Amino acid sequence: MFPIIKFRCSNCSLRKYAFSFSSAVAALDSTPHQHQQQRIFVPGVSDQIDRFPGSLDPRLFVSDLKHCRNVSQIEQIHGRVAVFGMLQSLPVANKLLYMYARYKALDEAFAVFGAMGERDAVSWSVMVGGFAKAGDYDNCFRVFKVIVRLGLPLNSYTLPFVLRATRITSNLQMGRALHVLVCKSGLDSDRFVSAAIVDMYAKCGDAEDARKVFDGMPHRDLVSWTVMIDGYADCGAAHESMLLFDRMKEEGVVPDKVTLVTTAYACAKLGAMHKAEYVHGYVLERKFSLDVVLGTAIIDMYAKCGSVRSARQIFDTMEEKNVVTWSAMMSAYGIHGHGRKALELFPLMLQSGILPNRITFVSVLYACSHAGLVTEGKRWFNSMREDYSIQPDVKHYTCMVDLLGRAGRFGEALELMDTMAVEKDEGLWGALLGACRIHGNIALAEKAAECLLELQSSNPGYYVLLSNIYAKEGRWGDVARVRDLMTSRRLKKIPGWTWIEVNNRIYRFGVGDRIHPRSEDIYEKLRSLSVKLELGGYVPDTNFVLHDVDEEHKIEEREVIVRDANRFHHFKEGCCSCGDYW
DNA sequence: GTAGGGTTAG
Repeated sequence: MFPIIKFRCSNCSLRKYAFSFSSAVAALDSTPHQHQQQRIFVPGVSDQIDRFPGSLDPRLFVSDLKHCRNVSQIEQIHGRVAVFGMLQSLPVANKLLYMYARYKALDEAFAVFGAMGERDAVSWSVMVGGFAKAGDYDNCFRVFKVIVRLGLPLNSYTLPFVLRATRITSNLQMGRALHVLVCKSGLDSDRFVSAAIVDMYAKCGDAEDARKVFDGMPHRDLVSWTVMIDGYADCGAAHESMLLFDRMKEEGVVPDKVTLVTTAYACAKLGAMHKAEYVHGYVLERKFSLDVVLGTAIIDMYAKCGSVRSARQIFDTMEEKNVVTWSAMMSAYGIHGHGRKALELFPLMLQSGILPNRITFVSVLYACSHAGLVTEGKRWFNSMREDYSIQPDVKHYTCMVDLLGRAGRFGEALELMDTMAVEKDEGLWGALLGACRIHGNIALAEKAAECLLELQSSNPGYYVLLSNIYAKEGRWGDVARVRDLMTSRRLKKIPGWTWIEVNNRIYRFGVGDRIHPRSEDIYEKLRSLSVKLELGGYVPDTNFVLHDVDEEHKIEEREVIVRDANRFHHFKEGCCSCGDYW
């Protein structure tokens, strides 16, 4: 006899075999409870079914489908299912749909779906979910609209997929409409549905509505907390993420790895070192193993909070590293201006059997540009195409224009831009404009600015940059023109804020503000530093504010770590790690 | 017996 079902205990060596479905159920029931029972249906068993006339059971086909690992295997079982008339069984037909969708054979899934005489809620959900998971959001919406048009009851399995689709396509309007639908159908009390709504609002940039839904949830589970923490971080409110992390723990919800990854991500966005140590401390305290995702998140967190050394320590202790881990570490060196160290990692990555991807090369080229490694940057740019068959996208070109532009090699930068086959975006023109500002290349700045303004950018930073370039030349008419353009496009200059962490507290200040109770003392200290600087023979260059800091700390003999909008600067003994390549 | 959520690098 050929056993059709096996049982295995995952804790001990117990094995049992059954030769028919009914005896299998009996065997399972007689297994002592302390054993971890695992049912294993022998793959291919439905093929043997004619040898067991009494055991034609839909469950055998379901289990066979479950074991399929590719589309051709599914097609094979599909054939048998058809031969035995098992498509009449909804569980079998639904499982078939699900498996086709799972292995992205959406056409096949659709064909089965169309041929089914009877469809239940599961059939519809599987189609909606299948399209959503495959990234085919148009079809996902299409199927959902049919459900609504047919007046079928909405359920809590379908809606999260549709919400996910609106979230990824950033379709806030559709999201709001779905929210109304959810409330009408009374599904807003379902934790899957409501967490999906929170996620949808946050990922569409509406943190406020996300929080409202979150606060109104009757049952907040770990996932909903995680979604809200992540949502705040994505909306640029990482401070709220950290507050929420604490509140979650206060309410007795225990974070898992995913929550910690998300919190680390939020902390990276916040850039506060003591918070980074707090998150890492929690990971150590709760003895979470540093798997590849959590470890990588912590590397990035430490790097973005200012400690490339801690990032490297984590990197070195990680057993498993993937391409994201290596790219994160290279990026860490890049943002700290340690270009050579980033490049040193590349051959080590190859040695460990990991191949680079397009993002790895963004990290590599970024590292080159911020360390002024022109020759190396050009070499890697060629290598990515020739040795790894990765075609550069606009981000790679931006790094190259940045690299060449900072080095004042405008001819080469323009030549590269002329030959590029991908569409130029505002980031690329912005990089060129930034380089023009550094080298005072007004003619080229005008050209870059023209293209930039044509793209109707909503980033006020570019307008301000251009206006400053004109102002420096005394071209006040042009300054006014750019400012008018900003007004007509309803853009406002975002005020510059600086954060400083002193004794575990974060202080925020803007130009000339006097909010701090000891602001008199602070300004007095600044005045005395200015005097010291002047005595030291320093003449500040008002276009390049960071040079002030450079000299300042030579006077104070301290190591200063400063983060600007892009990267970190380590000032030590009068020099900056960026080598003035910022 | 068939369908479900949150996570890392630019």
